[in-house]
Amino acid sequence: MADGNEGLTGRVTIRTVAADAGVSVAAVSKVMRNAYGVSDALRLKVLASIEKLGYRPSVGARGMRGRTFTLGVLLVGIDNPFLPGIYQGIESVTEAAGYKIMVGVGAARTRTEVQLIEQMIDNRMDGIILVASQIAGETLEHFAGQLPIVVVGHHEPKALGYDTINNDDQFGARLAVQAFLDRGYRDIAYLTQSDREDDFADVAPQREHGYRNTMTAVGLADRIRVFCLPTYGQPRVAMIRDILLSPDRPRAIFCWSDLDALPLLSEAHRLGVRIPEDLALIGYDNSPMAQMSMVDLTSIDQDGPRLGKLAAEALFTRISGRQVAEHILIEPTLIPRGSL
Amino acid sequence: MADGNEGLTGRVTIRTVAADAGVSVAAVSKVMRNAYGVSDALRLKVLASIEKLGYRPSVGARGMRGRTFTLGVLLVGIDNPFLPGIYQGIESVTEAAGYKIMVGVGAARTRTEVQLIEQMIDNRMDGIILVASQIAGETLEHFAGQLPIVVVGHHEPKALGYDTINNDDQFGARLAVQAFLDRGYRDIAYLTQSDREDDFADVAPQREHGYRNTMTAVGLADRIRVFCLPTYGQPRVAMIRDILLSPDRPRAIFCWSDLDALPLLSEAHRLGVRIPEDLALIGYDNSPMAQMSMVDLTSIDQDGPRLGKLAAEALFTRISGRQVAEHILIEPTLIPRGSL
DNA sequence: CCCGTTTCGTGCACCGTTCTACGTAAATCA
DNA sequence: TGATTTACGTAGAACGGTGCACGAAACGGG
Repeated sequence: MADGNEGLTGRVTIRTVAADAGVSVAAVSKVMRNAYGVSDALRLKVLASIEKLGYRPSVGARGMRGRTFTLGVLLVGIDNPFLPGIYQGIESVTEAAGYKIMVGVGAARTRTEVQLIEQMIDNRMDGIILVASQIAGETLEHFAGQLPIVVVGHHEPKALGYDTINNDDQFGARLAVQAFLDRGYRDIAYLTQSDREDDFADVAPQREHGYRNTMTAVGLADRIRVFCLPTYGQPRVAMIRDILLSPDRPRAIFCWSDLDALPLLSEAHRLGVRIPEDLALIGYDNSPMAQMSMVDLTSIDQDGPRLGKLAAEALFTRISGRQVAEHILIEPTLIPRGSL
Repeated sequence: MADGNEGLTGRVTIRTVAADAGVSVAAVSKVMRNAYGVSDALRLKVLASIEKLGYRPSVGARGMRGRTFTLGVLLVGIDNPFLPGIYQGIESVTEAAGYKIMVGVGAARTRTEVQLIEQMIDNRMDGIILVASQIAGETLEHFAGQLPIVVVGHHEPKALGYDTINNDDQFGARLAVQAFLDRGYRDIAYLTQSDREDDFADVAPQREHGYRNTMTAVGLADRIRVFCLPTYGQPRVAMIRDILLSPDRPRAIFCWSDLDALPLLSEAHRLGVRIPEDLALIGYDNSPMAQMSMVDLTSIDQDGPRLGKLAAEALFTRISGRQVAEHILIEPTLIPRGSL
């Protein structure tokens, strides 16, 4: 009884278990990691003690030498409609593999995001998945030297140190423009967000590029028009109104995200601009709200669950030692609804 | 050069810093925690080395003896409209205090939530905030013995080991019913969610209680009607239709959350049931979508940021040693819009 | 000038794991 | 039967910090 656990705290450690089971600390450790060289008899004894005492290994201590079996997931925000799908996809894979997830919420601020990554490294996560982060490629390359990284929603096809999983945003834009063209619209504008630094790797510029290319390819280069919206603040609504009330309001608008398509739709409704009779609309992300009948917004679907699944799988192969970078692009689809 | 950091790994540890600054390991540790007994000269030297080498302490190692300066936040899900506000409130306080946050996503499954709490304990978080968790009171009491806990969105006013921060859901329900009554509606029903175990501590039953009480108080006990909706699955839409197409459809419905009010609104719109001429509606949480003009949903606002702020503050005082439980209730407000 | 106080800085024993030897007994082979 | 392998279990040194106990200056009062 005076053996093994001399600590006064109630906390049950690997030593408590070892003492209770009458084996060495190393033996318990082996059982926990189901490592090689442990007999069934021993395993049973240890497992019984673990169960009895309710032992749980400390991730911190564990991380000092071995793995933590924990992955970090960095999300842009918490209110973005395309995150739940991706998260679910990630979780489905990691859960099956017995890994835990810790989430960081970046709030779309680069500084916060960097801090969160550092925090995840400090916590010895075995790897991290960055979702729609704004962090520059070189910064990522720097972090990638310290732990496996997979990036979702940020195009960096030349990156060497980390993987990228994306939907083909340029193709998605083409789908949207093409859908407009098929219905006879020609005066098609693009609505994007202006606050984010203008990194071509971001999804919004990618979609803009796809928009411009497609317009040019069909001989409508002179009709190209791009509107910018700030992420927050009062000017947002005012600018939306400007667009809607302008005498040369476009006939159709492709929005970089439902996040901006929905407020646009709302203002249009408020001002009596009919959708799609006066203005046709396509969004991106196919968020749950888009399918509500009073919204009925056509949108591009990225298949978030699949993106998340691929990201998690890539991360695992990287953790297992893969060194060469992998860059996956999947095809988005258009979900037609009443807004065009 | 052969001093201090003999490890081959590039990782810079507290020893690396100590060697570089020409001081003891303990001195560096003191500077990091700005503990007592360190001169300005020493501090400056150490700080310079830390800056130069880019040293970051390992949270895991740190947690083995001292604090981790990290808080865990457990969220029900990622798609719930009332979470962003709360999270933001929490963050505003913790950031100022130099604490980091790790988020766990519970997906509204009790088992997952328990696992996440255990994981946070394993990671030696200094304390945790549970948002709208479904975990039973006694389980919480058990965990509260291991680390400071504050619960938001779960009523447990008798709890001894942890704090609760809530909006007064019964009062919120009263606001809603009263608003209906003021406009002459008398045939008022309540829509709740059925999947969650029927714990009276949950917000939905609290609101139901408030609804029933108010109806009874004004002599409308015989008009009380409660509809239940499953959280997921196809039956949801079918059940919503049943409600809307039933010959004795209520004249007004108070929905436990915008989460269900929105789909209801959508189906109503699809079926040609006019809002509010045929059916008046009030939701809960005042989510961003509620204010869209094509939605225009009256909703109860809980002031998420304030809830989050109070929760974080309570957690800090508890971490600082407070033992006696604190149970705060704030008053929600009704945001009137076109749906009634 | 001596002796109690502070003020600083250091050495060292932890914290709870993993992991690399290494020892021993059983099993296999010649 | 003796020599080798194989299977199992153990000691003990990391890992990267914290915090206590202690010694050495510096201070200051009688």
